[in-house]
Amino acid sequence: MGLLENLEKTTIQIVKKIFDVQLETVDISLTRKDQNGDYTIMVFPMLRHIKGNPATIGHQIGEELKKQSDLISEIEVIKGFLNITLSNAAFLSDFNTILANDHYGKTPLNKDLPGTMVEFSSPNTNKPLHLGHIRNIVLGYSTAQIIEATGKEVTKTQIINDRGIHICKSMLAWIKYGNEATPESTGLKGDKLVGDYYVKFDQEYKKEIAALIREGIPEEDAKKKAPSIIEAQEMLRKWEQGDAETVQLWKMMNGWVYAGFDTTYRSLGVDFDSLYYESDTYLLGKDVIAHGMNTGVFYKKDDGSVWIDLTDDGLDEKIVLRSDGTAVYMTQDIGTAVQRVRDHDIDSMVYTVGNEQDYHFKVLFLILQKLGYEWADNLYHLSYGMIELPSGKMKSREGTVVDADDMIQEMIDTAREIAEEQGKLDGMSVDEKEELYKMIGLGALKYFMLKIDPKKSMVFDPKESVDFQGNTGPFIQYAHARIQSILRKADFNQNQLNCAEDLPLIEKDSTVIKLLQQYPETVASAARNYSPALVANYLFDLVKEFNSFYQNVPKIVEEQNEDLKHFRLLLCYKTARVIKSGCGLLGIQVPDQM
RNA sequence: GGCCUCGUGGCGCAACUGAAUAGCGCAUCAGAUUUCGGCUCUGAGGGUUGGGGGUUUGAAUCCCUUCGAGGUCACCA
Repeated sequence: MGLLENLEKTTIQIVKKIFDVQLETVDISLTRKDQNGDYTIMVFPMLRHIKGNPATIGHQIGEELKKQSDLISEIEVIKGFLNITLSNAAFLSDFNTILANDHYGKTPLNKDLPGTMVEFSSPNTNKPLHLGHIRNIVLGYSTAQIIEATGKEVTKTQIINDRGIHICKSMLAWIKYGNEATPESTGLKGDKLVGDYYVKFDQEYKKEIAALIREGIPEEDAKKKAPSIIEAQEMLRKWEQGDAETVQLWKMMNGWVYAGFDTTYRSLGVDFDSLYYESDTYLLGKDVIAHGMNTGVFYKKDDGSVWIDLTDDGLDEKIVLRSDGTAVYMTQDIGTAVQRVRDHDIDSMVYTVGNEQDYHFKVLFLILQKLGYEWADNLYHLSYGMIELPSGKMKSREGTVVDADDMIQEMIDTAREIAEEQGKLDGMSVDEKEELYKMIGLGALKYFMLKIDPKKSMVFDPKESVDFQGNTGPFIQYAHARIQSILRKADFNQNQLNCAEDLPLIEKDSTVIKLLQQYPETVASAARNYSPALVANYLFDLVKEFNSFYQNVPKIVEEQNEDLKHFRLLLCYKTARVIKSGCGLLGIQVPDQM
């Protein structure tokens, strides 16, 4: 049992004894730095159950705590804050418990718990991934890792939007202007190649519209009558009828795109456990709608379209089936959700999708609840804001969209530039260096995106993100590398995982231990709140505290007191382990040397 | 117009369920160290948490109102 649990339990017992009141929980937090003490027990919340003066109550509890437990060396009560100072023995004993846990902060996979599914990325197959996808992917992947660390089995998935008019546009342009171009023949990444034809289509389409407008046709009509768009629609019809030639071309081009996406995913270091293709799911959901009609959740209008009335919930009416009986986006998402629960042993789902779809998911979740699925209460829309560069907004119309691969490459290049300027890696081989630049560049990118609350729109500044100072990925990676170097220098033997319990601690020692104690709770909290930012900011605090510790105890390696030296090395060791583990949850690699 | 989200020192961000004097990083300034204005450390300045009201022993956090930014209101996905 950890120190904090112990403290909470004891406090509850004491309150029961003195006041005959059964508390559910006790609010314990770190004591402010400018106050005496390590932990603070909040008395204010107890006032709801216990009548009296908060200071007096605090004193009564504090004195009794001190009497009962030899872990507490001092207490001090200020207003409703009971500050307690722990003894060195308490810290050291707890630190030993932390050390003994090899997978500290991670709950082993519990197969008895129902799993959860996290969806992210979910691209269209007509253009390459861009900067916005990176935020999506990094967020979704990290959230999946964090949930997994709490013992739940997580299935990472994406729904690939592989059908529709946009795909036909690329296909059509390829036929017309492609000259049999393939990724092999052009040397282009598959998704780029297909994306280029999508752009090409759009250019030609615009020319046609312009020509029609010159002939005096109104713009609205011109958009519908341009030969290109009519051809594209015709192609979509053929595809839906299963025309062999069209389907074959569609498969080939999508294959190129998938290969291209895989390359991007690999360089981001992410993977998926399951894939859903819209071409398989776009007809799903109609049976669910039919069932919902019977139970009165949906109703049919005169023209045959099916709707749900959500005005009682403060929303609008929403269509769920077209008048011709075909599925809309919502139908499909309903069907896919049901399908996923059938396919996997899960009781909850997380959708990583941009905040422009907030309304859609609100409606989707509400519909699923009304349909009576018990898992519908456990759905979460991990919504995130726009991302832009210091140079301004990304607009696909103006061609200012930042390509994901280009961005990744730029990060690696910047990392290389900075590292070479500092010239700290001179002993390494070329391959080792390249590996390191990749780690740093990607670490910078991911950390910068994850440390910020997803809801907020953000400006991504590549230069600021690779700074080795401040709240950045490289700063944290660097701390890890430095600790490894200390351990190497000291010839630290990690098999001796135990420290004596009667050492003289300085304040910095116990501060680091306190932060280490908080790690599991931070992970749990991050999972509850779907918030990688909590983990990121925790790591930054830990590293800052560690640095300060390291400055104040500069010569660990030369320490004469063998026990103390061993203890401080253990502190370094465990801190490094926690950094590595936390970075793992963020999908960030940490180097042993840099 | 309706609904949703956001608004915190010059800039970028924290504060999980309301709690002590609202934290941190950049940047700025001053010292220390360094044969480097560049690396590191210590410290300082900088805020009525957009404005106004309310609930509470206690509000950045909850409620109302107002201003500002963004998003969204398709038989598109």
